[in-house]
Amino acid sequence: MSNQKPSIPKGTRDFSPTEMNRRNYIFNTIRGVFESFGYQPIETPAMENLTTLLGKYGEEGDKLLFRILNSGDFMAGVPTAELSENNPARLAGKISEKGLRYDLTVPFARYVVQHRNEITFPFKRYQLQPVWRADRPQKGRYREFYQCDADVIGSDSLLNEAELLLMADQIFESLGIRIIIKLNNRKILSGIAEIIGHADKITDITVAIDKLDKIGPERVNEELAERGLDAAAIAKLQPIINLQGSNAEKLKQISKVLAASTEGMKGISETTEILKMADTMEIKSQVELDLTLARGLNYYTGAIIEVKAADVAMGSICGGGRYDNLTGIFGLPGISGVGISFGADRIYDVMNDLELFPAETASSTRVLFVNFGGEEEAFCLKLAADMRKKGVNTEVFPENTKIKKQFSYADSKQIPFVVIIGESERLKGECLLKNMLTGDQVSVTPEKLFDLIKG
RNA sequence: GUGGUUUUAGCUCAGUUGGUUAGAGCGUCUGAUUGUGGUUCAGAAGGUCGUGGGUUCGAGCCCCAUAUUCCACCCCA
Repeated sequence: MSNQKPSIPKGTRDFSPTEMNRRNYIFNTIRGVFESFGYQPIETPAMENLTTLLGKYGEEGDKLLFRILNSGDFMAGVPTAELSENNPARLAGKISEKGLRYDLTVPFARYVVQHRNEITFPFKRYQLQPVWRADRPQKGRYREFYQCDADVIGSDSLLNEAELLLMADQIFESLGIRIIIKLNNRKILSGIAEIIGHADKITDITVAIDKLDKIGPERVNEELAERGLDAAAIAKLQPIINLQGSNAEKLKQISKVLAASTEGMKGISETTEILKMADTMEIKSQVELDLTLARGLNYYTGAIIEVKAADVAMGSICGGGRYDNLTGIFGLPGISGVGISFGADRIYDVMNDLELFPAETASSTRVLFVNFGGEEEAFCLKLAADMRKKGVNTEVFPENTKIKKQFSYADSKQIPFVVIIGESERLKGECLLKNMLTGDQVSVTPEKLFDLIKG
C-alpha cells in the first residue's frame, strides 16, 4: 500500500466539531421556524434518475449535474462504433443513468407526483439536505452545499408567499443577520417583454437587467442591443430600468407602462397583495420591489423572492418563488407550488464574517467529572448518569490520568464546569465543583450539584 | 466551460541573483507543578517545499504538465 496523501474532491469540505455545532445551530433555527408554521420534514435520495433531473435547469444546469457511472460493466450497451465517434453527450447517456441532485425542488416535485395518493393538499414540506453542482468553486460557492427548503404545494393563495417572507424574516432575525428581502414577479417581467414587442426575449431582457447594479444602465442597454433588441424596445425599457421610489410608487409607475398587458397587470396585483399581507404580518425586514431580480426563471411563474445580507457582500443567501406547473412534467398538471430555499453554507459564511455565533456553540458538554479510578470512578459514573437524566450534558473522563491532563481537556472543549471527587471527597460525601470560567471552587453535596450546574 | 491567481510544519506565513543542514509565531507533546486548566518559563516532536516530469555541477526559487485555493466571466444558494 503506497502512502497516498489524503484529500477530498474540489469544492467539498470537512466540518470539524466547532463548525458542526455552529451549522447545527443554523439548521435548528431554520427547522424550528419551519415547524412553527406547520411544515413537515421529508428526505429524498442523494441520487435521482437522470431522466428526473435533465432538462429541468436549462442547458447550464444540465452541464453542472454530477453524473454517476453505471455499476458493473457500464460499457456493455455501447456499440464499439460509438467509442470512436467522439460524442461525449451521447456516450454519457449510455453509461450513466443516475445523477446527484442539483436542488431540492425538482426531487420534491417528483416526490409529490409519486406520492400523490398519500398527500393531503395543501402539502407543506421542508427538507434540509445537501445538493451538488459541478460548478467552479469560489467564495460562497461550493460543489456540495446544503439547502433548506420549505414549499407549499397545492394552494394558489398568496398568503403562502407572504408567509414564506415572514419565515425568512423570523429566521434571520433569530440568527442576528440584517437582511433585505427582494421581491419580483415573473408575470410583470413577461408583461414588460410583451409590451415592448419581444415576448420571446424575456430571458435575454431579464438576464441583462439583472446586471443593473453590477454594470450600470449604459452597459445594460449595450447588452440588450447585443441580445437582439431594437432601439425602440430599449427606449421603452428605460422607465423600467430607471425605476425609483417606494414600492407603491414603483408599482404605480409600472402599471402605467403595463396597462395594456393582462398578464403584467396580474403580476402587479399579485405583488400589491403580497406586500399588503407582508405589512399586516409585521415583517420587520425591508421588503423591496426589485424588477432586476430574475433568478430561477426556468420554472418560476409568479412571485420571485431573494434575500441578501445587508452587512456582507455575498451572493443571495435565500431565494424562492412560485412555480405553477413543476409537477406537470411528471404527469400531474394543474398543481401550483411556492417555495423558499435557505443556503446554509452561505448563511454560515455571513455569520462567521459578522461574528454572530453565540459562544456556547463551541461545545455542548456542560460538566466534566474528573476520573480518579476505582471507587471514585464508580461514584462519578452514577452521579453523571443522574445529571444526564436531568438533562445536563455530562462527560466522565475515560481514564485515570493526571489531573492536569483532564483539566486541559475540559479547557480545550470549553466545558464550563468540572467536578472533582477524590477519595477525601467521597469519604465526606461531597464533591468539589469548579467553575472553569471564574476559577472558583465550592464543596457541595451531590444533591446540590444539579442546581449549581443547570444554569 | 473561458481568463487570471494561490500552494513551504497541524494553522498563519518568512525564505535574497539558483548555492552548505529550509526558518518564525501560534498550536501540539513533555517538564517546572505526583489534586487543578486557561497565564509564565524550559525543552521536544513535527517538512519527500501540492504532485509528476524537465533544465542545471546544484532547484523551495527557472521551464512544462497536473491537482488544489481564491478571483472575474457564465450561472447560481
